[in-house]
Amino acid sequence: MKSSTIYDVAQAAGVATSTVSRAFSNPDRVGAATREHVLEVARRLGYQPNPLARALVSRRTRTVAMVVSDITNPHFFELIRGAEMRAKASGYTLVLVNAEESPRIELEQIHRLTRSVDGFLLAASRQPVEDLLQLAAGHRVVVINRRVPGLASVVLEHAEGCRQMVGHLASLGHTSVVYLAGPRSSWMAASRWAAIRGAAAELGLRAQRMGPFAPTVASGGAAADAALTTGATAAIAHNDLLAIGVLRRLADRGVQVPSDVSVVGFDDIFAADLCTPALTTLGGAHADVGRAAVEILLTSMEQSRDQPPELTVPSDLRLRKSTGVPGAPADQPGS
Amino acid sequence: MKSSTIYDVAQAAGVATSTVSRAFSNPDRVGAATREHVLEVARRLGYQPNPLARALVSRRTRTVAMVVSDITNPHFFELIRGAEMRAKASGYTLVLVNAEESPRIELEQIHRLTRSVDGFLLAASRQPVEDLLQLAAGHRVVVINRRVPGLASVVLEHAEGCRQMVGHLASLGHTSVVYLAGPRSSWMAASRWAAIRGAAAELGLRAQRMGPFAPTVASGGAAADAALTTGATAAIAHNDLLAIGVLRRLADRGVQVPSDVSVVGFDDIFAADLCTPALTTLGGAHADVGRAAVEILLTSMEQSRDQPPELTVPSDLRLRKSTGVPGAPADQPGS
DNA sequence: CAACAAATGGCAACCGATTGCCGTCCGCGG
DNA sequence: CCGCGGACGGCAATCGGTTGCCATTTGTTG
Repeated sequence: MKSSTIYDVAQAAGVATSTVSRAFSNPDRVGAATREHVLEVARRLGYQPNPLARALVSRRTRTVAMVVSDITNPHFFELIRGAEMRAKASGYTLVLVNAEESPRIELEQIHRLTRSVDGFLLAASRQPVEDLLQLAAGHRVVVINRRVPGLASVVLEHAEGCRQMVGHLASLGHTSVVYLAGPRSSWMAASRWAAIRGAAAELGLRAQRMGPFAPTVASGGAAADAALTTGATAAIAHNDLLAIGVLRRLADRGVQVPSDVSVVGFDDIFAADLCTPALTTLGGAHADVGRAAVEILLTSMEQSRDQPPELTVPSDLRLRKSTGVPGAPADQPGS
Repeated sequence: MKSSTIYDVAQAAGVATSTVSRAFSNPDRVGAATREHVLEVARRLGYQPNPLARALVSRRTRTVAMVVSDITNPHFFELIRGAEMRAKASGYTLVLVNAEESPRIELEQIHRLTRSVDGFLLAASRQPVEDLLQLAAGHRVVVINRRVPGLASVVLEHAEGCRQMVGHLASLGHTSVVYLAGPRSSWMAASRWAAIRGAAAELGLRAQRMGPFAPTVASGGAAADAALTTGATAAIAHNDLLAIGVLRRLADRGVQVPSDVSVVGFDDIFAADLCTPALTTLGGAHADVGRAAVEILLTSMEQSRDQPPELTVPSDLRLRKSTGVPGAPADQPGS
């Protein structure tokens, strides 16, 4: 059952290997009759071109790598899903790499894969800017949910989203909000905090930042406690996982959400709509982000642009039950 | 910045390429002094072996493909995560393929990847047995959450789990259960129904099956309605997504869970603990399943066993709020 | 000290494609 | 009838390694 090669086909068809090769990858270069014949023989032999051999000389592997900072976070699934679909649609293969929140692992893996993929999707990269730039000098790179001057990137809109979020809280009567920050090396965390602080200043709210916290449910306990010490009536968690952890801790401590404290998150992960109370959060088409990132990578292989594209995918604030008027009486279930 | 090859190293070190090659892949074959020298030169030149070239001749790509029937299902995330970690630990790369619930796509993709990966992990494959066997004749394959005679497999224990589940319901006083089945081509669906029916018979319960339903939240509505028509007081959904959909629909229809109807699911996805009421479900270490599958694949490359291993990862029933005594007064929140 | 084996390094074929360049054959215009 | 250019097919080098086999050196043994 050894699979057949271009040589087998060439021999069986009575032509040279170059002709077989061209019949597949450069059809106009061979006569119509010959091409038909070769293709027919190839089909009969069940010939399947070997991607490795092809890649070795053509330097195109038709593979892209997606590096995520933490595969545990359900939010990335959407990203991955979108990327996988777009890649598959163009006959590309997606390899998945989990950086486990470690810049070192991230770098190591990228290094390891350079020769075997055509480009990298770096989702929520924890890499310092200079390292990213250096990386991009040697490889095709699209960063996701991070903006780096000079690099192609796709981010889910969040500046305007943060503004809306703070506006929403202000309109409910909150006067003091706390941002429960994500990891120190997270560009998103910095960017969100800037937007929140800006919006708060505009609207005359007090804004504080606590943290950093790991963007996990487990960290939510500490984050909730920190939030309470600030006296703020609204907590903006770095992401939904953290927010859900916060909700849990608040429930344990007997703090009512949203009457005592409002809580909002980011990402609108599947569970955000299911937890109690349902989480107000900034959602968006994450799959589109992944899709767009692959798209950019693929087109950048055809023609290299002068200006690397910076895409923004729209987001929207999804109001649910975890935000409300501060001090308002708790919902009576059934009322 | 063209990366250096084995030739560059050989020249710089004043040895033959074969020596360089062996210094890396067969260290005992060269003298210690030479090896050190070559390695030193290689390091200085930043030499990195080209995996493609290596794979072309060695026929080992150090890559495994994971094919999932539906990447949308969060349950697979854990599987993927475990697989990725185990693969990375051995210096292997994980490529991810979404079969989109289509056996055709599944087959197509496997075909496409045969030459570029060392083996396949088939998670919840929808492939007919004969196709799987044929596939396994040509490739290294481990099936996940499916048992196929003659194939290596890893499944999360569920027969005993179903028994416990039915036992749990029986002990609460239920006398009639309905299984809301998964896709027709799902081995799991068939296997679970068999276990449920068996356990029900043993315990003197009435068991019915409805469906098949797509294992998604969206299908939960239809599933819930179907369940209600049976008059059963307990519904066992094919997975948590379906169960969550069922809970939603029941809430919409004003049916109390668990007092009117108990609901249980499978997988214990993250959201299962967050929905209202929290879902009783059969959970387990899904990441271990993925890990084990890769493990089996990798060891099967070293020595091919006579008997393909069939692993079972333990599961456990996680009791939460969606199951209870039928007809018992609803929980008064706050009481 | 001769003879022989083990250790070590090099030569060159090979994995399975792609591709630049050349030769042949054909049709066509002059 | 000769010459020219385009279409088509083949030769062989190349991508970057691996590996079987041979040659040389070195150490060992009788």
